[in-house]
Amino acid sequence: MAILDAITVAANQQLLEVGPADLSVRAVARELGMASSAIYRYVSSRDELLTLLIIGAFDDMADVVEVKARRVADLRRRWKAIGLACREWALDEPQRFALLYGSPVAGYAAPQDTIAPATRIPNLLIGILQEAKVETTVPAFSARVARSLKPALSDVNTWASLSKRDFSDSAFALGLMAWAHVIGSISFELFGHRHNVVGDSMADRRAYFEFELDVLADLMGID
Amino acid sequence: MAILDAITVAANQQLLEVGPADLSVRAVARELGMASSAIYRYVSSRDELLTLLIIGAFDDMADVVEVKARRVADLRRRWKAIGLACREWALDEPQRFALLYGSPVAGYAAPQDTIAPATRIPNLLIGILQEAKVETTVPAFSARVARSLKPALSDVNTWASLSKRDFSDSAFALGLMAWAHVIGSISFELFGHRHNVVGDSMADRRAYFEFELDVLADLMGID
DNA sequence: AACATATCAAGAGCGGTGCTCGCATATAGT
DNA sequence: ACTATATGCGAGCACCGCTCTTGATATGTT
Repeated sequence: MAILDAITVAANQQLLEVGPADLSVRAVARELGMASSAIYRYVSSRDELLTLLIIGAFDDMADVVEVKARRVADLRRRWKAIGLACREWALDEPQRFALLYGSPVAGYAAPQDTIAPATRIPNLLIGILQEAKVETTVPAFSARVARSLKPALSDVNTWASLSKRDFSDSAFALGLMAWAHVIGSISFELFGHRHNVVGDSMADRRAYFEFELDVLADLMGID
Repeated sequence: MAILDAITVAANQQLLEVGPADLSVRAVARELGMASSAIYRYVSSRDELLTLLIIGAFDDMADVVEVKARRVADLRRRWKAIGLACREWALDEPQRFALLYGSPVAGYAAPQDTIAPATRIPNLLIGILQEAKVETTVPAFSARVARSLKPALSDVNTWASLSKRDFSDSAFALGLMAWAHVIGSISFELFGHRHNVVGDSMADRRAYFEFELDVLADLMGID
């Protein structure tokens, strides 16, 4: 399916200059020198093309984050490496990041094929909680909260590489918070919600982000 | 300018059914029973219309959050009331929330007029830090981080209702984190990034969100 | 070799979009 | 009464996603 590859490559190239909402099938066709109607031989709709791009973006992002994480043994440093790698990827490809974590297009519902690649990076975090055997307890972590996390916790318990779970439920809840925060903070920075808050030099923004990663590590109880 | 009002009302009504990216000037004109070209007498472009909607949404959201916050004296409970009110507004008007905190449209740059209404809710949080006289210190809060927050801190120091600032720099940094987290968590929930994580009942999602608010309150050191 | 079939690409066309421009009308000011 | 300004309309341009018909090419079968 070399042509489908060419289509996604051209589409991703278009995402370097334009946001997901403005991605045009016709422009992709022009880039490839073929009629726009020909595209629909390989992709049933614009939404399906977007889904392919989403999966590819999740995988690309996870690829680069994974190799950077694997290089770091120390758990706290590994956590920070993951967060910084996420931010770096997002700054490199802001439109693809928006494709993943921005507002979903129209009535678009993420198909099942996207959830596996989407969980690759969070799984790295779970690995850290596991290695660190985090047993944090938090006053606010009531039985009610534990029950609300039941689907995720049962997922984790049957996770392939987890023979026995070595971290507490509340540690998982905090890990979930930390992950949401990483993405939320990157979105804030990328979408311009910190213009008059954090200094606009690259160094300033990175310093504040790293501060957040440290606070989150403390919160999770990663040595 | 009653007609301009009618336009924004019709546009907001359209946002009940469709996302910001699909908002159509022609549809607004149809709704109002006039030619689409007539709209441009009152609004120079679709982007300018979106800007008006953004400002209105920031203000509407801040209005409802402010009245709910004012009713609560206890600082921790007030903080939670603010967070819950934000989430409630977002669930009520998801498309308008996406307009505010989702990925920005095209090459859209937020004009100066939006920053004042956008800071109203964060200012409520600053008020809490002030009343609580939070003096938290955090190991990760280095001089480097303090420097990165210089623009915001000098803003706060010259803030109208603040004769003397009674909270520490690091408390401000944590408050900023907390605010970003509230928006990030709501976005996560609204944009479908927690489908197989937190239970999909309304009660479950609210319970987890409230847990987050408690953790953040602890983090900030709000009694 | 001749025929049948499946694969791919092209083009025209439909209904939608943002936006501009020329023209008409209505209202207001002098 | 005359002018100036404000307001609306309709046609039209270039673009969009998508469908359908047509035609060319390749592949496989007898």
